[in-house]
Amino acid sequence: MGRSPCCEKAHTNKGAWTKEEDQRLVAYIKAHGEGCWRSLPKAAGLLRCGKSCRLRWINYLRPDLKRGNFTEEEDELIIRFHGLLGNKWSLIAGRLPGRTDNEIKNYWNTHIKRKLIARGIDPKTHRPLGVSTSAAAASSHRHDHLSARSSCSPETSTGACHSVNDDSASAPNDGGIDLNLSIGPPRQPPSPSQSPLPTRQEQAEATSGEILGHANISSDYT
DNA sequence: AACCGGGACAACCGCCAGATC
DNA sequence: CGATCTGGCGGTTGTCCCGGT
Repeated sequence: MGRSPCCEKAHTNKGAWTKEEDQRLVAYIKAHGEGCWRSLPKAAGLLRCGKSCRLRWINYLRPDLKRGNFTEEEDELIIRFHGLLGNKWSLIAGRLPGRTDNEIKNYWNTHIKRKLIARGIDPKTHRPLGVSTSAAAASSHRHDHLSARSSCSPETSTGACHSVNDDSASAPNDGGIDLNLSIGPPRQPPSPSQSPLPTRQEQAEATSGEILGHANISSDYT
């Protein structure tokens, strides 16, 4: 049976955030910093789940967010990183300053998928369409999210549907993706020096760093 | 002018892994 | 050392908006 819910849903708001809620959240974080998300809603006077507050802050209220349209350069970077990392949106976002994983994920599903298909590239495998399992990917619609889940079968339900190593090892990259990336080092997490042991994120970053290193990446992207 | 379908995006859900007790 | 808690991630859904008919 699982875990208890992260919050008491009966007493929390859901749906779109109001301006007042945004203001409360921003004011609280400005005053106290990002702390315990679980207790934050109560402390800030918000009838929201802590996870919801975190998401709202990370994706929309953080002051360093870029927002606005993606540039062509960002498009290409996302495509290349996706070819290397698979659906590791947080890792991809970590290399695009001012962009969030959610934003990139949405952008991928709505824009880039179709762009790749138009180019004749399978957005899932980054191979030319028609070479491998292109049929499912050919339909760039909401329902191919569902079919995409087939890469995450229950038998392999580790949550890591796209193992980074598997993804790179199975080399989706040779299907027309130029791997000569020009990027800089990944963004540092807010307080990296405080944890002596690598976090999951840091380990993943390191792994991706290896991959990117193998891909002959220069570091002139800032 | 009204209706419909698709696109775009914000937000939620469930799961996982690390941290803490 | 196991159980529980918490933060984070990726997938999915809900809803609004816009263009076409």
